[in-house]
Amino acid sequence: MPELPEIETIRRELLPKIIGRRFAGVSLNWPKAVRQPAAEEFRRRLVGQAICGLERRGKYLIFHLSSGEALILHLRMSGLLLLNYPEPDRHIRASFCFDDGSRLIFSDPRKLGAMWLVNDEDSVVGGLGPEPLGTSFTPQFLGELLRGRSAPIKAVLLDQRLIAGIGNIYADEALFRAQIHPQKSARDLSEDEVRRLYAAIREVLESGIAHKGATMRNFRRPNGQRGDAHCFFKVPRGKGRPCPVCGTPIERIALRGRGTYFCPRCQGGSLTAMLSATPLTS
DNA sequence: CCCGGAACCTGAAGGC
DNA sequence: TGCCTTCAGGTTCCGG
Repeated sequence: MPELPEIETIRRELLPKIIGRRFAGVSLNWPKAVRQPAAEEFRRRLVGQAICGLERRGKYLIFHLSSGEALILHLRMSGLLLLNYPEPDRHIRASFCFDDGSRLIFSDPRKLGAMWLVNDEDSVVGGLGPEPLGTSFTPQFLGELLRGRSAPIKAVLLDQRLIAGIGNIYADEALFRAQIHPQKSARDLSEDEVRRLYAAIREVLESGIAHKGATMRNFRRPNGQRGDAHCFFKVPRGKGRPCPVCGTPIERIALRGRGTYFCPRCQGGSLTAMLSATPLTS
């Protein structure tokens, strides 16, 4: 479930509580979540290490450890990190106890989340594109990225090798605000559309972080509280629900296998809209 | 290279 | 109530 704003929220709220703490115990209830090294070695090498930093890269969380190694987590669709959360949870896949008695839980109903313990973090996150809230992500960069790409603009936004951290919800939200059809070929965006999309991407991600992430489904902050970012979303995620701007029923399509919601009127460019806008006779 | 589809997993929600 | 289908905020692999 979590995208960049949700992961960043977790990072910000977790960092002050765990910085300097030392792993006292690690239990793995779903060893398949450990991608590298083997689960038992992962556990052994983690215990005793102190946390000296917590960083986010795209949708990955990177715990910098005293040995110089890095513990990397990806929550995928349903993962949660909960700190000292008292309620029972039948989806706990890993549990990290610290030297001060606090406990970090990795809960993940769908078992899709992944963990790595590596010396070289680039072996996991090295292939990611730039941070969309970083200084290297400029309107010019976005324009260059889209130039010559025939893929639908939404597919480009979701490609983590091109830009890191945008997921299905924030992609739909950015395209709605920029009034661009999700299936429009990236190379066909006008200069003005690129500028609007750039502004919309930063706006939705910054808003998401400011409101502590979106709890559409099961997202929780490390203290168990929900985020509020979804209250500020504009595209309804329901086919046929009215567009908040023009009242037209929202459409749903599958794009690269992902549920995609958009307003056929505000975001134009649908086949019917293009046909009806094209003079059929001369 | 591009794309669609399936796989990895479970649970919630909707239709009947 | 219960059964069945569809969908879910991600990533990766495989075949055409």
